[in-house]
Amino acid sequence: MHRKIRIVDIAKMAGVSKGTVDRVLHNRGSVSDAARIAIEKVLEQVNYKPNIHVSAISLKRRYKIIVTTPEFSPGAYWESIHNGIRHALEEYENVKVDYQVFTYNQYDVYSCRETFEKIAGIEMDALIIGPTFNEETVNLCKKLDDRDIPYIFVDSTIEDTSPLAFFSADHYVCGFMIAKLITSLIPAHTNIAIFQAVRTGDRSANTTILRKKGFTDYLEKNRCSNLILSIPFSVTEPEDNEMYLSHLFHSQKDIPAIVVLNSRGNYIANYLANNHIEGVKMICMDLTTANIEALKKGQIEYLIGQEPEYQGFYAMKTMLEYLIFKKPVERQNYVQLDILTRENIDFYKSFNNIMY
Amino acid sequence: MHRKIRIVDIAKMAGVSKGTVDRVLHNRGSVSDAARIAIEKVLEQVNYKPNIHVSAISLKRRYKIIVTTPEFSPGAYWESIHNGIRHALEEYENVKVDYQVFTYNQYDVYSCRETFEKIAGIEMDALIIGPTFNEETVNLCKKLDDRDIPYIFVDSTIEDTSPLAFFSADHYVCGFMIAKLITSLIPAHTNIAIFQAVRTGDRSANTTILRKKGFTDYLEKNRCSNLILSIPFSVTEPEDNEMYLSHLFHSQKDIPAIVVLNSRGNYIANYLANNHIEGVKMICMDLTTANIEALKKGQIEYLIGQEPEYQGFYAMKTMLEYLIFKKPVERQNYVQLDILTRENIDFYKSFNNIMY
DNA sequence: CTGTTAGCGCTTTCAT
DNA sequence: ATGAAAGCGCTAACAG
Repeated sequence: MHRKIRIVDIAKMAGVSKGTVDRVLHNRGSVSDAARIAIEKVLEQVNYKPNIHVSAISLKRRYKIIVTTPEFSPGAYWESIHNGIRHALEEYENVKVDYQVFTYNQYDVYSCRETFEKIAGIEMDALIIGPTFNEETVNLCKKLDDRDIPYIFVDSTIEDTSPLAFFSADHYVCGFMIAKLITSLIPAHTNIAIFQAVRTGDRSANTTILRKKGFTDYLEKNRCSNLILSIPFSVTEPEDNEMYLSHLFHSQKDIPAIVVLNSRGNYIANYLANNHIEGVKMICMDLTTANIEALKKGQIEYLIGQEPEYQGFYAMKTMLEYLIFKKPVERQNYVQLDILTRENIDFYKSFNNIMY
Repeated sequence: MHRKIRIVDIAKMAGVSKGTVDRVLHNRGSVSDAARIAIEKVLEQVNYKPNIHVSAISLKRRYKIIVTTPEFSPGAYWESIHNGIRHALEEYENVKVDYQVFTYNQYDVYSCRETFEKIAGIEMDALIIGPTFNEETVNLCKKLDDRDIPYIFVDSTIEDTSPLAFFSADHYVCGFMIAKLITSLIPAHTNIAIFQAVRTGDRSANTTILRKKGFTDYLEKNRCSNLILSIPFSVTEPEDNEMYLSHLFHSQKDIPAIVVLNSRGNYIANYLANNHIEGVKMICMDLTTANIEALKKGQIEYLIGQEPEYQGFYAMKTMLEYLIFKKPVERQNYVQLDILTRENIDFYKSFNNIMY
């Protein structure tokens, strides 16, 4: 193994100056065909890897990157994704990027439509999308494709689009695993109540649909005889929930186990606590501050984490490295499904807690 | 927030040249008290953070770092730790470090003693230690302390030493959690067999002792009535194990659940498979290749992971950043306890599988 | 003990 | 279209 190859080395081999090599490497034009071909030939032979440290300090260009996700409040799932994104920008503090965040109401398709239309008109180098509505996302992506603007999905991916990459859990497997966990905790014939968020003007979120499919498939495959009670759950009109919940617990002789397929498990946990309903086994999604609290109190048995900080971090990092170094990108990126209990939750690393 | 502060800025403020500031920052001596004090005063006021990219490309010094751990074979626990270490070195490819690995037999105290004595005589800048024997490690560390050589522990930490840092799971909590998981899988009065490795010339490994304590404490606290069968397990003399195992399964009416507190769970799983013993619930430690295989086959119910790549990676990274940038170090670093099932194992990220 | 300076490899600007 | 050269901030060698 000899010394690392540099731009000057390539320049010498191709009989040009390093300026020209740089222009070819970055597709910056103003290069004669002869020179370009000579350089490309050399590049095929040598395995040139730019020194990213040097690149980092010499970069002068600014990049404009837009991020769009559902709205979020402190401690919520989507906030973690944004934390991850910010940490990636901190790691590349030397790179000048203007980034702008557009959020929409994930329970209201009209809000999403409006936001995405605004975004479509903006000048930008790249986009990171947290999608929840299928059709709206497909429309946006079509426009981006036309303009050759690269985009990366976080949280989930959408069919009929061509993202540079996506960072997401496998939601089907997630539901499958939840089914296994909950059935291991309860007697064979216990009913299981599943909570799903309802939304304005659209079906359930794509993630929830996939999780539910995985869940029911597990039960079917394993010939589980548990009765499934599907309970709607309104984030926008919380007063409706009281009704559903009270109906649920009064119509049933035996207390059912509970699975919450979105990150609002703590709502249900609180209802149970306030109404002194005990002995319910709960499994919920996502390590929101409120869910973690409920887990520690023993109200929730298992929380399933899907590495939101990691998703955000790598979405932004991947995008930057693609823009700056044209680094090749892995398209499919499935994140871990972490199983958290009150025992191991304290060691779980979010970015708050030192990282990467 | 103004422009980032550089060495020249500090030099100007302190009324000296940047060479002198650099000498202070790196403790390289040849600085008058007056200059040093002036610079230190400025450093207190401004929050100087060196540009690591620039540092990385200008570094010329070589570092000699020694790593000592138990021996390991492909796919084993300790190999993952070494993988993490190597990845840290790759991240800092520009830094010239000579690193040398010394392994010892973790089941033989004499081997450890010999290795550590050899290491103690070597010239080096820093040491990373995977300890398993208490007394021997304490002895080694005393000598290192005398010579002002910094050391970091991985896998576990040892009392009465003063490491720069350690990266380890909380083994007590680990045992506690395993107890919770296994009892959730089995009827209330099922016996539980616990396997521990036996060693030559010493008690059990410190990690195993802690895990077992956590395990029994959980059962006690929760008034579990399961009978615990402690089974010795020999790595050096595998033929003994057959005997223990056959005795175990013939002396018991009901098939016990099984917990393996070291990373050799797959041995037991294979014994069960070979002898057509079915329906045993097993929980084992560590994501070795062999254990993962057994998990996927359904022979093992849960595997507990303790992020060995992460431990190795951060041990080396922390050491390098301490040596090069005098970056302040967090001493206690507890890693995650990951719960893996055959459902989520495929998404588990080791370094093989893209990382950091 | 201290200031000055070459050099790291890449990006970008400026003549030509 | 192309080469030359400045500049990024830090490290380490060197001269004084």
